[in-house]
Amino acid sequence: MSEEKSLNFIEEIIENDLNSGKYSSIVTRFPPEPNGYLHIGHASSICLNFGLTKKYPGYTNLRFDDTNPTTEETEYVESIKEDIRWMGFEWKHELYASDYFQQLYDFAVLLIKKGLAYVDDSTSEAIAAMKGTPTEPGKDSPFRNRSVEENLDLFQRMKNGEFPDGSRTLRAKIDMAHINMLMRDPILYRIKHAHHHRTGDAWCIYPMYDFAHGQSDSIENITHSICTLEFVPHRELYDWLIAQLEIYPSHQYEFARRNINYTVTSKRKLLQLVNEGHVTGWDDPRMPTISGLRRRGFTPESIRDFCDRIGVAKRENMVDVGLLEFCVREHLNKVAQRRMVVFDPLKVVITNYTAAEELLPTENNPEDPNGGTRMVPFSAEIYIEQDDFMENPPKKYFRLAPGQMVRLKSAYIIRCEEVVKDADGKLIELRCTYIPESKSGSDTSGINVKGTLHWVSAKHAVSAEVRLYDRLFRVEDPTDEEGDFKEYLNPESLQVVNRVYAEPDLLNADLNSRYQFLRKGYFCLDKDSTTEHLVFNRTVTLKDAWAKEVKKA
RNA sequence: UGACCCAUGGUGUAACGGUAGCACUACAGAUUUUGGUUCUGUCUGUUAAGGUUCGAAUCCUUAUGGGUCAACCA
Repeated sequence: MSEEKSLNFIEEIIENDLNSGKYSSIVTRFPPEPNGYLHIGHASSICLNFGLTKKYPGYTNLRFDDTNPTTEETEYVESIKEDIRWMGFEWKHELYASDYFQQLYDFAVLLIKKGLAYVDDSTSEAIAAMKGTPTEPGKDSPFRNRSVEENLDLFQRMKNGEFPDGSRTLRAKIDMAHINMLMRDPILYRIKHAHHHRTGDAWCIYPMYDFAHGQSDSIENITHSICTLEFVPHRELYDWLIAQLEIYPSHQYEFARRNINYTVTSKRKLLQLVNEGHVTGWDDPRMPTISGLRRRGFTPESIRDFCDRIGVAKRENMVDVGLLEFCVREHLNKVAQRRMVVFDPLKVVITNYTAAEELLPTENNPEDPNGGTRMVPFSAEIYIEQDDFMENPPKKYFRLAPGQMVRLKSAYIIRCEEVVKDADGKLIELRCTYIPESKSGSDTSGINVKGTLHWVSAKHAVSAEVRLYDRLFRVEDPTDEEGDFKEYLNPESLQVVNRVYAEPDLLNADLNSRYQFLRKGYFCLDKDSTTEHLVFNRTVTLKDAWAKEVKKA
């Protein structure tokens, strides 16, 4: 216990509550609305809420905030559950705000009986007009002073389906001049003759967020109800309802949502990208959704690490996506199997290599002592990257050039003897010689070369498709720019390389495999892959010091 | 022209009246059969002005800047 990690402000509150004896254990909840897929911003909330009850005694519920039947679907429920589990967390109870519809209705009746709620026949527009503005008070609704009996009767008839959608609402009776707009007789219930994904057609009135969330927290005895900053003004109403209803006092705490640059994390905007075909779906590997990141090859460990590093606070923020990339590189470096794949082939003929072929051992992961080795076929005709040869190289170029030597990873040192071109002067192949004594593991040549290249034996190579991803947007904050955010999509966010040349071991890849294609980046198999047609996604590139050097020049 | 929330390097986050630290980024170097990894070093910060105090990033005041609030969404 010598080195204490500093606490975030929510952990401080919890430790105080635990130390003061206010609670002996805590209960948190993760409350998604099932109207979209979870994204990286939710990951922060998931790590926070579930992480808290891993650290302190207590548990976390999963509660779907399903009070709006017109936007919610079972498909989303399933994806949310899958994503949370994939992130490595398990909830204590799987709950739904809709489980409490009867209880919530009873709460509303109680409020009416206490003279604290009334049925309003005003139209949506009229209510908005009477609401006032942040600087001017609102006006009382003409229906505000109905008798308890009339309200009770009307509310029951609302429930019974006697009135059409939008014709009436149930409102709390607080104060139309309140400085907090949310306290100006907020709507508690509205009529929606809509089919609910769980309760079916049992109800035609549905509670609003403010009349469902806090009450659900209370019913579940949530001790620390954590949400984002935009709900700060709701807290006053949250507390008011709990006080008037005299139910278990849950407490709401707010933290700043995490924003990440070069992407958007708004379900509405993400839905647009999906619906308008800018991406292939919620799990498009370019999407900041958890399912997209998963398909892209991110690991739960790396996402949890990221959430841990960006922390929890109350100030506005814009996290650099570079940190997310750092986290996934750090994890993948430790666990990814190394393989060799040539993207843009240049044929190399080794003129003095007389054997038909041989199998060369190579380590699966130099970072993992228990990673083992595999055999890679070598022969007189191999492919290297076009990039790894230059006829007229600059000073610090360590790769192949006429007369220069380079090591082939896990194989031999070769020297470029001859450059073969076609009639148009286009580079066709390189003719090289190899140094037999330079074989990896038993090198007696005494030759030291600066560069080591990845390669693949031409006749053993298997072909594959590779999908290279870049940031979805060209600008850091698409939401902050002029015009529609979609104008700032990065047209080069996806680059497909139809045919790359891979070492044959890659035929064994499965969806759980994580690879580092040497000197290329981290890759994983895509779900579109078949035995006949391998497809790999690039999760993230490797850091590239040479690219930087080239840029400088 | 109201209320509320917030303000620490380029980014994120610590320091709870007593030496402004950590991570990412950037840069420089060492190592390296991945121009990867690893290691070492360097740069850059308390929004401003007053006040309280022996001492202020921290407490107070004012200003400035940013965010939120006027959906029958959550």
